[in-house]
Amino acid sequence: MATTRDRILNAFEALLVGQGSRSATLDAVAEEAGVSKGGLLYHFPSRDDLVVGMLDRLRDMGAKDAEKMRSAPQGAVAYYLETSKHTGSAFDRAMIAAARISQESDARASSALDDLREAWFEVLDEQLDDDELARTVQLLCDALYFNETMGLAEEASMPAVRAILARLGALDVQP
Amino acid sequence: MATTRDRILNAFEALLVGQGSRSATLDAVAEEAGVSKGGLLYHFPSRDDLVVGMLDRLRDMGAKDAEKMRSAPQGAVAYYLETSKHTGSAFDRAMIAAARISQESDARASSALDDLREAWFEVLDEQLDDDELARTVQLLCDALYFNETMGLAEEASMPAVRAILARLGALDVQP
DNA sequence: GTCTATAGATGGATAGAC
DNA sequence: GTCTATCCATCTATAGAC
Repeated sequence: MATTRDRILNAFEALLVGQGSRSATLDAVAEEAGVSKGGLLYHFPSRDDLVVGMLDRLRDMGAKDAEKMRSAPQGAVAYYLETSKHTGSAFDRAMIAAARISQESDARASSALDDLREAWFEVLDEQLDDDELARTVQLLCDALYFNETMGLAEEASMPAVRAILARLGALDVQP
Repeated sequence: MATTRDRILNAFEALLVGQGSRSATLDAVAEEAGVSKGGLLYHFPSRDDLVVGMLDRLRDMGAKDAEKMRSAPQGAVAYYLETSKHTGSAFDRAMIAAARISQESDARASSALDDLREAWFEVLDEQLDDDELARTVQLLCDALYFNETMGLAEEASMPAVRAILARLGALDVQP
């Protein structure tokens, strides 16, 4: 069983992702986490502390993911493409939650996401050794990711992207 | 001078884009529009009516934009790529504002954005006559657009996308 | 059409019991 | 560490004057 602290952050993220920041109130988070508002505020003295706690966890997960991508047997491009599919993993949820917060002009959230993208780009560029192509792969995966995040209907996109990346030879790389 | 109604919607959109839905309160919208809260509520009896009014205006602008794209002298792909740059136009603002609302599980906003994308895709597919390529162009432009929307630092992306689209021959099309 | 005043509900946060 | 009770600010919405 996760710690209360983690269950609270999970609840905060889930509400941010599912309903947006407006609905992620202390009351709602407490209820989702199965704790009282007082209990929540013991762990996170203010709503802003929830944001900080969430971004800290995201940075941890991000560092681990970049390492996993670097040594993925199928190559970084294929790994990145696969993990652009929205799996509902804890990491996914934390990224989207951070995106929600960053849209409220929160510099800490924007910078956490920027650093994540930078780390991924470095791995792509290492393996592709083609700056333009690395950026394009990242953009395509961003788009797949964000479209899904926004609930847009784009089932045909993934096969199209795979086909185009094959035309460009981007799927041939090895770690 | 714009009508009061339009100034109110402009203010609502500006707050959604700049600060997020949480900050787009009736008080804040009224102040930004230079009208009292009572005055605002005369035109839009509830906050939800602001959303509906905003989406109506977006649909109008969207229909006009798809037509402009279809007959653009530089071709639909180049037009679409150029207008993916965030210009701060009224249309831009309305799209991003709708994206903010759609993230709160608002089916009306999601559907308005979906319809817009569908209309653009049709034009791209007409001119490219390559389904995969049309989807890819759209995804790349989405990514450029959304990255900018989210305040991510990606100045190098546009030239990279242009270069890759040139490799694919996607920039050669004519209306 | 626009304003002020105010009601009623909800949000963030504190105090203190257990 | 977790809970209940409560305070105060803010938010949506209404009423009614001009």
